[in-house]
Amino acid sequence: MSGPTRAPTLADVAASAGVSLSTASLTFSGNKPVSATTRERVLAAAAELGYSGPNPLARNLRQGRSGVVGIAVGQLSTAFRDPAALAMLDAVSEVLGAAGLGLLLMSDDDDHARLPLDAVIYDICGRETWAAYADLVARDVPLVVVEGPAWPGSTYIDIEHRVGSAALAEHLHALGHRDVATVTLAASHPQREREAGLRDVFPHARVLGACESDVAAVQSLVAHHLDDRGPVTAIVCQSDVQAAGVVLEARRRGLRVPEDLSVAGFDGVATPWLDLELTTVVQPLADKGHATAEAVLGRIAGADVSDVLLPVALRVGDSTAPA
Amino acid sequence: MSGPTRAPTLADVAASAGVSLSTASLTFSGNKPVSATTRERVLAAAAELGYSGPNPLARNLRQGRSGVVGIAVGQLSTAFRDPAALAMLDAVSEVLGAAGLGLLLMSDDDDHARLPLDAVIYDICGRETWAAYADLVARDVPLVVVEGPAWPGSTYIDIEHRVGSAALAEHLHALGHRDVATVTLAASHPQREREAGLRDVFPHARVLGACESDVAAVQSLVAHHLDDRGPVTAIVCQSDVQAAGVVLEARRRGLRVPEDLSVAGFDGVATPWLDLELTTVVQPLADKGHATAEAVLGRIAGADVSDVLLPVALRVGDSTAPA
DNA sequence: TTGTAAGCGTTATCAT
DNA sequence: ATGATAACGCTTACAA
Repeated sequence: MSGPTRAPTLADVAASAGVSLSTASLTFSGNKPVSATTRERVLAAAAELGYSGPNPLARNLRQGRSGVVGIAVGQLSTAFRDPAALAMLDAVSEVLGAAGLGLLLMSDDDDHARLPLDAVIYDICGRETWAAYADLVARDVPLVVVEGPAWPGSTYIDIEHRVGSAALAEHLHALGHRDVATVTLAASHPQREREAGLRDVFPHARVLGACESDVAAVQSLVAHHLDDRGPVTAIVCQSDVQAAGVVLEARRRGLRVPEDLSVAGFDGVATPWLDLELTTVVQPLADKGHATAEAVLGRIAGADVSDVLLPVALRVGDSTAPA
Repeated sequence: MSGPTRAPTLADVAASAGVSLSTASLTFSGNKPVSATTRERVLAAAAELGYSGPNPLARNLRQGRSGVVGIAVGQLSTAFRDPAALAMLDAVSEVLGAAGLGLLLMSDDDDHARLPLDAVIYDICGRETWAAYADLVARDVPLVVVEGPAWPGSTYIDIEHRVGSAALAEHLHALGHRDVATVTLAASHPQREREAGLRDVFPHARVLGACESDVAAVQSLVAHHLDDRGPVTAIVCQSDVQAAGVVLEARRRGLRVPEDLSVAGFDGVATPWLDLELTTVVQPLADKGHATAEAVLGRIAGADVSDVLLPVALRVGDSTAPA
């Protein structure tokens, strides 16, 4: 029979159905009405030829859009190890998916300049520079930054870091704590804001060190601090995962939480493998994701999009107690 | 002074540099040599006009490729809650990124038929049907299936489920266990294989129930089984996360692991928040990801790609002991 | 090494 | 409701 024939195109379908190219196009796009009988003929011809719908690549060029939104999250395995990041991602994906947009993961190092992106979400808390930034700006790709640097031209989604951190600090102060230490993130806007909030109440809070939101990382970080700790009675962390690591390491070293040591987190995610409820600052992760995605949609549509600042709430759990 | 001028194209650059369109193209693609002086002129013109490189959409259409590979992982937050999935994803992303390909997340429900995908990875263990499958086949999109159904036309990446499961079962048998129960995954190829391996040794192993790889889920699943358990002395799980959940729930109910109950997992991932090392079946997650990505590259290149079956290894930890 | 020209497969505009 | 036609911006034979 026939050799390796090329895939049928819309033109083939149109010809086979005896209609014009534009009518065939409208049959599939539905952008303008097409009579029922014509549609029948076109679809029949398509089925017969094995035409699987308009070529996305061609449509993309014509429309100037790819339907793909990039999301920069740094190293995948570390970024997504934190449930907070996943909750956010879920919300983003939900909104973008409903709009027919796909979500493309951008590692920090890769060269994504050649990929067709309609917009990019920058969600790498703890980084202040980004190789791809200049390129994206040059290409006029809308950029939505989550808790990152307030780069020119980008839309900015953030939460009330300082307010939440200060509320937590006040809670500890009210419990009688005076000697407080903190585990930090890498130098970044959220970290600076949160530390400022902490120092609003405890100006001399000691910094134990910085690490990612990773149980093992925080355990090794605080390991010796718990031995030769000075008079520290509470440790404030920048994520619930960090806080869980501190709790576990404290117990390993014979300290009871919260009796001997109060521990606080940030985020408000579930930690079912911990047998206590963390005192933490709950951030609206789903709202943050939705707001981010909505900002992306707005920017893609060319609308004026304003920055978003979301509130947080202190949640007192079982990991903090009187000093 | 000019109004909202449209973005410059390669043709503008070529004209401004006084060279032909093809020469300008070659300057950027490097696909054929261009004299140094010519390149200079082109790049200078590009810089002057603010040309940010060839339009990816146009190149995609011309080349018939988008540079985007889809990966179907089901619900994002649940899929990535398991560190095993992340390790795999990392390896995939590493190889594809090096090849200049982007990775697009495909939720199960969304309609991704309109997205330009060069290939798709199906990595949803525990699902046997997929709405998008027929469409991808119709569009001739290469499909690489990881531990999923052996769909016609797809390349198949898998591990030695049954062998590993049987080795684990023999380990338990050698420890004197005779009354074994198991926590399963949703009905699927891996689940069937692993259960077969278990029953090679314990034909009458009891099924406690199925759940995802989620600590909270498994805890509630096994909660009452640990109370009114018959003579069960060991529980075999289908992931280390499941196993961790069983350990925690067992302890919560006053059972010591491994003295009163042996618990085994699958995967071989780190569980730093558990104070014992799980006995488990270690699968080569990075290899699996690399093999998957390599298969994708091969399929995109139109090569003949063979299926891959990777070995696993029993690792005896502290969560199993004599019955 | 550089230029000419032919598409890639659509969608959108404008008539009819 | 349908048809003719012009882009969309680039890459790549092929020619010179």
